[in-house]
Amino acid sequence: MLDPKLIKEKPQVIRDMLKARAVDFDLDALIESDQKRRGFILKTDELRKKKNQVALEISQKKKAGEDASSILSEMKTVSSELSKLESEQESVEKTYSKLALTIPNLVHESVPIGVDENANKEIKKWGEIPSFDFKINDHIDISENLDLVDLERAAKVAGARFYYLKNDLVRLNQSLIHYGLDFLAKKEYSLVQPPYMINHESMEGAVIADDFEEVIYKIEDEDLYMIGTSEHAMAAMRAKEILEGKELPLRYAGVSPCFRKEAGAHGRDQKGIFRVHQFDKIEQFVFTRPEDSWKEHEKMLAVAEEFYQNLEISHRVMLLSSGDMGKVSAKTYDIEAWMAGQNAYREIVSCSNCLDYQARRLKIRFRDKTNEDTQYLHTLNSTLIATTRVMVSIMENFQTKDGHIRIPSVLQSYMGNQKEI
RNA sequence: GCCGAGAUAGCCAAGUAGUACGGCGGCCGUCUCGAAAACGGCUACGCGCAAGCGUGCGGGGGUUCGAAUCCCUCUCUCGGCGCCA
Repeated sequence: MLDPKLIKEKPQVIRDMLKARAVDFDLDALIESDQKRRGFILKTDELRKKKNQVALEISQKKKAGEDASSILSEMKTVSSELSKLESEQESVEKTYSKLALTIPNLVHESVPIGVDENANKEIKKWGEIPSFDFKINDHIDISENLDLVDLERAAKVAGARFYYLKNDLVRLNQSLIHYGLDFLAKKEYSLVQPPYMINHESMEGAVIADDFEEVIYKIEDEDLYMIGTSEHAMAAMRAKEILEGKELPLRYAGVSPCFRKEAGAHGRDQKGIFRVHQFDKIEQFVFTRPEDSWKEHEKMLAVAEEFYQNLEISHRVMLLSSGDMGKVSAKTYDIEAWMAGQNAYREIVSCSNCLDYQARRLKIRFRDKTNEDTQYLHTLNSTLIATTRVMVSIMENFQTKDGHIRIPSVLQSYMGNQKEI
């Protein structure tokens, strides 16, 4: 959600944003319904004032033992007028909030303008692209040869884009999570394992309506949705709270499985475990003062970069273009890891500053002193590790001539000093 | 799942139909070299430059001229019983 004052006072800023994102949005309808809404607030408030006055009069007359029947009928009229006005107001509010909840976030000035990923900007590169003196396999062949993944039976049991992890890949998955948590704990993140299902109100705080259809699974007959990432549950964790300024920034490491419909991804990355309905992830989630959020954004990116350097995974950092970014983010960096089997860099991390957009939806505010006005804080999120994608990169980049996989040295102690799969 | 008791502001808490009692904590001020104590003000949210007005007693609905208060319903918490990894 955007600041209604900004929409009212500087609509051109919003129009520029919509153009940069190449998003169709009826801004005039939003502005009009906001005006209508404000008008109704004034009208109903005025009528309520009258109602309160009459109620007071009645109470005084009754206490004095006087006859109040003539004012009683006046009260009746005021009450019925009010309830009529209130129901009109309700429908205006509904229209307004529906629009207000679908307008995308602002775009930061440093974001390259463009319609899709072709306008993304490479910021930096780390590590050599691995070269091989033998014919290499992709992660699907490797995992089949070493009996690490069973896709066929997963398809039988659950459907496409599911998998059974097997043997040492199960251990590698656990090692990555364990190492990732230790890594963030050392940097003084609070570790959190959130609910894997959350209610509609919470989900709506973190996610835009369209994404509900495209990515989020709903539990039948329950007000529950499977989280697409722990970001959803982490953002909602502090909903409707007023935090103390001195608590900020709050840095959380959320660890959870993630569940995604992948509804719009027909045919893309169809085989293997690169794009799946379920995977484990550690997420960085930060609540911060507005003035610190850009600094925190760079910091989160740096944390993720360090992590992949430690894992010896060659990667590059991309600054996403206005058209490629998610709607809740004002600026997003992706880290793309080299995947030798695909001979390409592929996304493994997405690091976003959402400004006060989620905080407004979730009503998360802070203040330094008790009688100060409250302020919306800023939220940021970044992947630390989505295990399946990193395992693809490890399998493909670290494959050996004799068909095995070298385990990155930082992970070996987590795997009983095993050096190879 | 069943039975019982609850949910009021940051915390505690009074209030069984007629303007939300009071306490603690916090913030600001007076006093002081400074602090403590004492005293005064402020301390949920919305609209408004402000004066002010409105909303708010777990959520939703109903009864009533009028609901924190009566009724229905849902959620959550606590206690007891049952079931369960």
